[in-house]
Amino acid sequence: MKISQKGLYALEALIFLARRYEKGAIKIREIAATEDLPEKFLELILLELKHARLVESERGAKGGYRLKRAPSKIFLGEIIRTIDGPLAPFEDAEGLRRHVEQDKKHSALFRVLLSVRNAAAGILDHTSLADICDDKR
Amino acid sequence: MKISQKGLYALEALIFLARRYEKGAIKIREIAATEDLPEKFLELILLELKHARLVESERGAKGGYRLKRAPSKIFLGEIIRTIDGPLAPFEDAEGLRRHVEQDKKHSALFRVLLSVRNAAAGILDHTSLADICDDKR
DNA sequence: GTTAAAGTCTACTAAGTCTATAGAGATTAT
DNA sequence: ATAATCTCTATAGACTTAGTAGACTTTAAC
Repeated sequence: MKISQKGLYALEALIFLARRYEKGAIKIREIAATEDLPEKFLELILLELKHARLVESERGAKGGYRLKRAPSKIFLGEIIRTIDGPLAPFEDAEGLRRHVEQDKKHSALFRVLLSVRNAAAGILDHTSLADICDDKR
Repeated sequence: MKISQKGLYALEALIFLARRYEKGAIKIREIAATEDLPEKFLELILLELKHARLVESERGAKGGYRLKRAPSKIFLGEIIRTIDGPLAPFEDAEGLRRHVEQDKKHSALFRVLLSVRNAAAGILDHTSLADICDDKR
């Protein structure tokens, strides 16, 4: 699992939208300017997040983006998987399980990698935008 | 954190050496043939592992590689860091800590990413080659 | 209905990374 | 000497990443 720059932008944009949840549609330009993200790049990211049903949009003047679900119902694991792929450190959970079963010589190795994946997923699939958008220290 | 194909090759080669620990120097060719790894690529990998002091070598005829320390003293975290870099899902532990302190808006996010890194490191820095070379199911 | 503002979508590009391969050189056993 | 083996640098093709460009579509407001 590796979070790319693009993935970080996605997380930052969604945190921003979470903080303005129920404040109506927010323009890409406003998100980009406030969070200091490259605007055209952010367009692509938000489009991907829309296709993954994490956000929804309104077109035309007065358009913009908002979260599709409450911040407490959107988990970091979903966001990262959408932009950067599986949370596993090698291949994905299914691939690791297959190696555990089929690669006799490295079964124990892949079991460890699977446990790393499970640890990451355990955290990221239980941490929601609501959990990190208040920023209480 | 992402384990590359190269990183997986390194792990497989070192597991092989762990299983033949105290059996003398093993030739690259033998490792490559037995584990089905590309030989010239494996050369580079073993050289990197040597520079990181995880293995040692003997040159010339009868030369080869062996682990520099007992299998129980070589941890997966060291191997992966050597070949693929930090275990953190973004930047490295120091970078994440810096963001937690300095990026007020995303402090909570980076704390979560740091906890993911710590979970991975907790597993990989406490699992040794000895732990996974026996392959008891 | 024209216009301006905003999201949608496809294409493109420059730079970097990944997965190797090639080959010359250095060292050692026989 | 010779052959076997590790050492090191260079190179290359395929892929990924980060970002830009521009044409198109939709909507609000006048």
